[in-house]
Amino acid sequence: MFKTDYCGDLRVSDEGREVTLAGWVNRRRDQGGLIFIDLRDSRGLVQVVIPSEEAQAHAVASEARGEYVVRITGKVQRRRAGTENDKLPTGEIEVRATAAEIMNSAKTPPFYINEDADVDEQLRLKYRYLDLRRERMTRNMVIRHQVVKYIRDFLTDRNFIEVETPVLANPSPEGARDYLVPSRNYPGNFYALPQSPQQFKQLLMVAGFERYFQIARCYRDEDLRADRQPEFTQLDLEMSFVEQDDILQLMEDLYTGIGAAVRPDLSIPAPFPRLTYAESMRRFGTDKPDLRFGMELFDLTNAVRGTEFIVFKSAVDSGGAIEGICVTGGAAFSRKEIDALTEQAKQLGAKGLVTIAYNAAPEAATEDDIKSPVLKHLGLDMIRSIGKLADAKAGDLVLIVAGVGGVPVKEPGSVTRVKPALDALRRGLAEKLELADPNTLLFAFLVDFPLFEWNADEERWDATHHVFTSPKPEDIDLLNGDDLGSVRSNHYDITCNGWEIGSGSIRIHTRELQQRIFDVLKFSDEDTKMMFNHMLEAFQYGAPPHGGIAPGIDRTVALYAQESDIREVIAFPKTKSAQDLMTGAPLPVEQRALDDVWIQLAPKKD
RNA sequence: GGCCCCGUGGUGUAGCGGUCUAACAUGCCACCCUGUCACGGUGGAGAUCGAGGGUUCGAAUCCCUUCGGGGUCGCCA
Repeated sequence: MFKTDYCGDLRVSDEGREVTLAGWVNRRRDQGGLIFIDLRDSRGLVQVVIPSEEAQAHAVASEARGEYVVRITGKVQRRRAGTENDKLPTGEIEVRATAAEIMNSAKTPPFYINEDADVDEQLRLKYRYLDLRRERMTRNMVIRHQVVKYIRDFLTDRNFIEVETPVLANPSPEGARDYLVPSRNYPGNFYALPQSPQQFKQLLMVAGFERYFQIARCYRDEDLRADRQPEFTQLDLEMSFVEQDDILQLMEDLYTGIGAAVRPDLSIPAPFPRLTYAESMRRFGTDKPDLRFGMELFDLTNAVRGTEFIVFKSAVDSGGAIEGICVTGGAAFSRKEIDALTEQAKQLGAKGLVTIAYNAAPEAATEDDIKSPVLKHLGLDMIRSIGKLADAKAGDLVLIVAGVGGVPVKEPGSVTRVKPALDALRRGLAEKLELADPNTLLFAFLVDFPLFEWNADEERWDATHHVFTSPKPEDIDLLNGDDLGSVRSNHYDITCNGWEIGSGSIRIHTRELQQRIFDVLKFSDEDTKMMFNHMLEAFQYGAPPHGGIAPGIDRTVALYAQESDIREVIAFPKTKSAQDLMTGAPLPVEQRALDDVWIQLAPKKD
């Protein structure tokens, strides 16, 4: 070893020891005859003092610059009275150098490593090895390690075993686009990188392992977001002989445990609230509600029935919906702010946004107390009753979105755009008004999801979660009917602060029921045979009842690290266009490599 | 794929039709300084304003195209 100690570990208890340190120059303060160097390594910072009396060390210190790799030998001493630095864990002591050596020089870095300044993300990704040297990123990677370590210990203590499953897996017909890997041995055939180890983990249950988990990499070739990368990590787990409650309780214990171990300063209310999918959609317009604040949706469809106001009337008459939210204190918004909200609503697919500002309590409001473009159209009485229904107080702003029925679902102004628009407005306003406590992780469970959802593009029913999710026993008879949308499933999500953290379900474990689901989904026999035959086969050999869940590790770590973007907790993430700016991947390959795997490139499209 | 935002010395920003031969902070270089800790002081180098085209007497500033990054909707069981 080139060093006897880590910079960040030294304390008063080391006083008098001779130590050799090696690390990076975080900052140099040259006072002429006396030079200070803040030396940084993976464990933190310590101040090294180099007086001119130590001629050799002083000469070296004069040459050193930021990010140079240096080795320093010296004695740990208490700092002079009055010069302690309480901002540093090592601030009571310093190392007085007796010898120094430059082990490597460094170019001036392309951005600051020793301060937490905003840097263009492109630059950070290109020089990710320097970005990771910054305190924030180092801290995030440490938190990530601690979270994963906690998970492994936690599950190990509960008799889970970790099993690896293939990365070269089988393509699947539904769900996200697969990343494909061409086969050299079988021309025209492909592996797919797994979107999740779903089938393997169920087969491990058939194998009798009873409790399995894996920190598993998953791949989906879809467009990216702040919380979506093309490759991401899941805590994949599966248990036999369990019911929904067993899984949810395990998750609650795990997530509160991680908090206590890694971020005891954060507030994690337990027990985690449970909402049905239907209730969450009704109150928040989304299946991943941020429960740290109110501003819940309310339904005006019946209340405004009979009005002649054309926007509401056409929504009511067409079987559409009219819903709104109430923004506490929003009556104070400027014209510009209101316009911005309206514009936002339109971009979210609303036909428009009806705004009503109440400068007095609704029941006592006169026309002078109301600021609304639709005051004349709706009349004071209607405005008052809307205000009461919204539970608006003096100073509040009510925002209303109307959507008509009977039009294609994704069309702007359709009834299906009402809830998504209000959900986005609600989230946007909460951020603007800082309604959500950043130091609270408010987890929740969402249950009773619908088993199927209508795919309007393909004009067929798709599995909401995946095809192995079991229907609720009391809804199995509905499989015979036409309204497959009302079949509820044993599918649950864990959410936190408006993020979906993980999905899971109690699975189907009999061949008969699984085949029936395939039939309902109108899978052809050939498809079923090729893609899922091994599952149907396996279920015939004593498959136990089983279920599981798969929380995203990246999102989990981001929550505990209080980062809003999972790229901040991934060592080497990709850009929104799935590129690695450091290595340049994806890259072209030689013709021979293509020939090996029987691939011929199509001409580029213009 | 749609919509929106961003792209100016190494870095972060300002400038938004002529006063820009581009400003500020920080970093960088040189010199001075023995108790600093975002040390301080003096001096200096450094960008033709993502790229291409156009409008104009004149463009970093306006328009078009294009590239790159980001956000969002679609998409993502």
